[in-house]
Amino acid sequence: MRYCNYDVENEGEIDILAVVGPTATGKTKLAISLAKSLEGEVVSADSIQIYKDLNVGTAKPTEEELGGANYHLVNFVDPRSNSSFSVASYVTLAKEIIVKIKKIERYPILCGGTGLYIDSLLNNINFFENTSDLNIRRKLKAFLDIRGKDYIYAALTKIDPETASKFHKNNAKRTLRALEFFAVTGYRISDQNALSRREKLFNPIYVGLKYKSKEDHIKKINSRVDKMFKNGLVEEVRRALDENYSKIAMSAIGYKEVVPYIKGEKSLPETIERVKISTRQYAKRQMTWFKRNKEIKWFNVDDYQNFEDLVSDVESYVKKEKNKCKIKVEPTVS
RNA sequence: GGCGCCAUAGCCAAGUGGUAAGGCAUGGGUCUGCAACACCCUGAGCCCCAGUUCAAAUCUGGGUGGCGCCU
Repeated sequence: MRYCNYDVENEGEIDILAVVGPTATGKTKLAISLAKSLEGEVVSADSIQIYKDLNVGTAKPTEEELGGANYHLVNFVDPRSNSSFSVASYVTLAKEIIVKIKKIERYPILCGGTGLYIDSLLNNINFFENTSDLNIRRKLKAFLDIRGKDYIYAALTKIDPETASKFHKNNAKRTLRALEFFAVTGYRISDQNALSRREKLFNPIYVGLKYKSKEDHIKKINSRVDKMFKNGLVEEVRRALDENYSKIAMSAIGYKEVVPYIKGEKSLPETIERVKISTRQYAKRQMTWFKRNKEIKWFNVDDYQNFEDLVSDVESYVKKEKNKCKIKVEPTVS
């Protein structure tokens, strides 16, 4: 059951629409349309579109596509910088912008496919600041290299069994991060988790976009990837390589697969296929993530002949949901 | 037409007498701290037939299919 911001008790709560779903389903396009018809502004929830200069491979909206709509949290991190961006930074920034959007009485529309960012933001998770330290990280990494995954996992199990139990012992990356967090802050991640739940801040309406037909989704993904190559993905990656983009930026789909091609280790057709496969796998992981959220109202994009019909269906769904709040609460307000 | 080589899961592939490695893909999943990340789980009885043998994907013969070379 959703609370409502018309309730005087919850004055601070912010109505927000979240457009979620796997990649290549038209989330961006839908969000922009809704921003226009619902007098809103879009806030991106995408861990890669935050980077400047990663354009071809990331399917960011172009000026034309935006058609004047405001689209936040895109293109603001320099991919050349190694300063670590994470959920914590994202949540801080997104919250700031959303509050601003609310102040000017426009409707915030969150749009993106990074489930971790979306959930952390909308559940108003509280993160610690300054929780990483490159030196400590390096030392822990050395430990991993010398003693192995099992050893560091055992170490984590000793100091923070709760966090350790959340992932498999082979997941060295998560193990290292948890150890680093402890070494830097003196807190266990599980402590932080316990402290992180704050009062409710958002009233989200979740709209999910997906394909009913897997084949159609694959077709869409493939043609998007083909288009990226036509639009100069290889050139963009070459530049990324020359300018030494950060490891995280280079781990983006479309970038990591093209690097071996530029180095002459893979053929072009092979590379294109690889990017398509990665994208499909990504879409699948996204779906796995979003499936857990039972509040999402799913729309099959392949149920619609034309985009306008989808937009108007989503629109009426959103309006209906907003009204539910009013009706439910109004009597208690008076 | 002749000679040679090959045939193992959707693909690549190891195994050459003792009961089918591995990788990729696929499907399912985990995840509030690098998340377009990282990680977990997931399959065949070996082209067909006949034979040798206690035992055959492995040896023999035949067939079928593919590749190469020769006339």
